Amino acid sequence: MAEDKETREKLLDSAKQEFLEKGYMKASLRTICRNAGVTTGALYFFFEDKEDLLKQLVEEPLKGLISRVESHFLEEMNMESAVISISDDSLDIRAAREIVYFMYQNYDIFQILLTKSQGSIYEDITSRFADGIEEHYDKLAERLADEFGIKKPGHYMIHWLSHIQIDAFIHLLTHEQDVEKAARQIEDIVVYLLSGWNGLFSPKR
Amino acid sequence: MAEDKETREKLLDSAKQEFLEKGYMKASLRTICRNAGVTTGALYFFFEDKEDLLKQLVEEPLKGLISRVESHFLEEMNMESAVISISDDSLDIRAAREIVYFMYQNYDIFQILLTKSQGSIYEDITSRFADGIEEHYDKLAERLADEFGIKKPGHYMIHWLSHIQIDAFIHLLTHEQDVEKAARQIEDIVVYLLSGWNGLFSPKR
Amino acid sequence: MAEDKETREKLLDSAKQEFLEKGYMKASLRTICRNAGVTTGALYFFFEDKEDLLKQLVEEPLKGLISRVESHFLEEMNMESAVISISDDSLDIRAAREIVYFMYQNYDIFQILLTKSQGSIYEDITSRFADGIEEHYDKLAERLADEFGIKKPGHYMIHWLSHIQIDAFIHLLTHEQDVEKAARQIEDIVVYLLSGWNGLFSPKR
Amino acid sequence: MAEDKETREKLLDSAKQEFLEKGYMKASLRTICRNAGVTTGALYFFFEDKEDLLKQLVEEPLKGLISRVESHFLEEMNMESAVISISDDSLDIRAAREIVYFMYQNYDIFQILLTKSQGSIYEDITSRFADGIEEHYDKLAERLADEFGIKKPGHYMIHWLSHIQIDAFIHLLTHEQDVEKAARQIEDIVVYLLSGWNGLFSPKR
DNA sequence: CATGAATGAGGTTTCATTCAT
DNA sequence: GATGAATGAAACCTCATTCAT
Repeated sequence: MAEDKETREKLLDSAKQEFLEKGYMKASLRTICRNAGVTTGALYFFFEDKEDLLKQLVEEPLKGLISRVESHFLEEMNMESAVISISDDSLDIRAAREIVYFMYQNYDIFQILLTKSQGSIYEDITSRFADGIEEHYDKLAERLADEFGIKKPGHYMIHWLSHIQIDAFIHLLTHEQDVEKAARQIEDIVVYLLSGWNGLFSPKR
Repeated sequence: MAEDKETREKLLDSAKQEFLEKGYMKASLRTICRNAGVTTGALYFFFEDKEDLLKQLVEEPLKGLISRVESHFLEEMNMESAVISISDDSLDIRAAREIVYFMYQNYDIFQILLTKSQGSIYEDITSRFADGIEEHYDKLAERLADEFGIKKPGHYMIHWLSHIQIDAFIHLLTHEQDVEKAARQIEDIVVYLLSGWNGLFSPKR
Repeated sequence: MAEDKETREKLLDSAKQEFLEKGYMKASLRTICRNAGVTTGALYFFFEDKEDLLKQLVEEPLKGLISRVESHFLEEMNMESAVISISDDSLDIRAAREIVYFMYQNYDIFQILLTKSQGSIYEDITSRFADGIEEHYDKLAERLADEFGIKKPGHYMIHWLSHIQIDAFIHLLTHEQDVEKAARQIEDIVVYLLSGWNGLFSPKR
Repeated sequence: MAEDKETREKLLDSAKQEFLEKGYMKASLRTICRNAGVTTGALYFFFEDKEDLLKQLVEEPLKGLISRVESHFLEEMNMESAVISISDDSLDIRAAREIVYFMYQNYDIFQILLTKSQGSIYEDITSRFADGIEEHYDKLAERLADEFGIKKPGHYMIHWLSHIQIDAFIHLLTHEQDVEKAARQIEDIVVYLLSGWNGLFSPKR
């Protein structure tokens, strides 16, 4: 651990490590401080408490992710047709790839956020995310249902679809360490998801 | 809490409640014992430790689930063609419904197992399950690829598909309390998943 | 410290010592446990927390004091005349002596309760006591005012008189260690207070 | 909080507030500094430590009180007769009123000093005051005993009388916020106390 | 079978204080 | 004069576990 780094930075690094290893709940502030080569009191100079430590650790990447997702949704809503084409450089695939790249730039952070945050305020970040996405897909589904004169899929279905979309990213993060491979995988997944999505609006079934 | 129940039973009941409320990690053995109207020592007569308590609590339902899944897989492997037809009473839909019913009979247990077990040996039961399922789908994919003369989907894809299949059940459990509704939802989901699955083996894409 | 005493007793003894020395707030549970020759956990087996420790320590003597005071008030209210005679074995002097003896039997406890309880739920026990006593003196004053056709002393005056009465006992406890001497002193004080009290109801002033 | 006030002043103000709210012991220097808009280091430039902060805060008012009390005593000792007359503008009543006014001019400070100083060097200021006053009353008692050819009241009695005299002021401060009302109350109290005092030297009892 | 007592390590947090800059 | 960082000890409390009875 670099000796000349500033304490706050050292603490954040050490916290990242500890959260990653033990999860938020089992993570010990004492251990975090010890590994950072700093006393307990120092931690409480920079952070209000354990929760705040996690908050400050994930804050920026989380915001980055949210803004990327939102801007993608905006783009999607401004398309003429709600039908989503499936091609290698479709909007969705590009967006998915961008998000993957971003997540892998903050690999550890998102690992923590998405799989090690039980017991913290982020413990249901996945659900909260899903709720946000669901709203978007609900609107999209409405438009599509109109375009094709077909009944909208049920709420539950849309909620679930939102969920597996997020799970797709989580799964990637936990099973594929290489960014490039991950980016390739996400393409297949998006295609799979889009086919299913479009299938929901095909005339007969 | 029935006074004449045996201690072991009372402890298991109390543990179920506590694990459900606080999750495995935050669950307090003291609280479990207190709510069971029993002292700490009693717990340690029936159970080796905290982990063993959880183990014994989920053991049976878990075995039940596994055996049901396995027997379904066996059935599926014995079909003549690996192509899975999508109809209301298709093998898969019937199996899915059966599993849903079984899970809802042990609602609390599976809730704990699938969403409240972080920190215990079951914390990645989902992944372990997925690994088991993956094996099956891998074989299935091989057969399908042969039948259609098409390249098998990649390992990652198959793994992911296994995962979302499990996630589908988890999602159900956490978002739909009513069995009958859940059974109906799972049908739509299976259809969705099967379409996607079959799509992977359609000639061109 | 007797080795064969039971832990709870040893803890209470040690706590008494520590509270007496440092006051409730500065008292350290660690120190209490150490001096009792017991680990921290043991304390929490018998007591819920620091507050409960104090509570259990003072509970009985406090109840004893309250019941003695109340039964004295009852006696006083059942007298024919509200005029209080001042003689060596008057009701009040006997009551005061009884209370002194009782307090000195639990010398340390009342010392803690009355002068070392800042920061605890007993920190304004004096005021609470005064409020109770005030009620009694208010009734008494009403009767006296009627008897003599004189205006009742103001609320503030009665409240203050209640206060100094309690302070008298506190003062005793903190300045006179010998019971017998204390019992003698309280007599003079009661005489002094009663003269003042009676003076409030004398025709002209 | 005035921005242009000097740091020392701001700290003293903030400390006053904090001591008043939480008492000396529970008062947090961090909070004091934060509320003063100043860092910890600044505090330690002006004050040696927590104790010194309190000391400097109460210094002046305390001196003011002491000098007023002392000059009153001097006056009293220079009277021809040691008998204290009880009239509306008697020496004692005027002195008591003056002291009340002075204390209410520094209301917060005396509140702290007399009721919130446990844990500090002033925690037994009351007793120390009483000791000072006692000395005076002892002399007075001697003169009176001589004048009337009566035995002096015991030391304990004189000490206690000194105490309740101080307690009278404390009680005022904690139960009556309005100066004018307080000034009126103190008159009644002084009368009460003086009657008692004089009573101690009346021939028979 | 079960109790009740006790362990001991560890948890998060707060605090007054110091000191280089 | 004042900042901001850091110390280090101690605070209360909780926990899973053990064991004599």
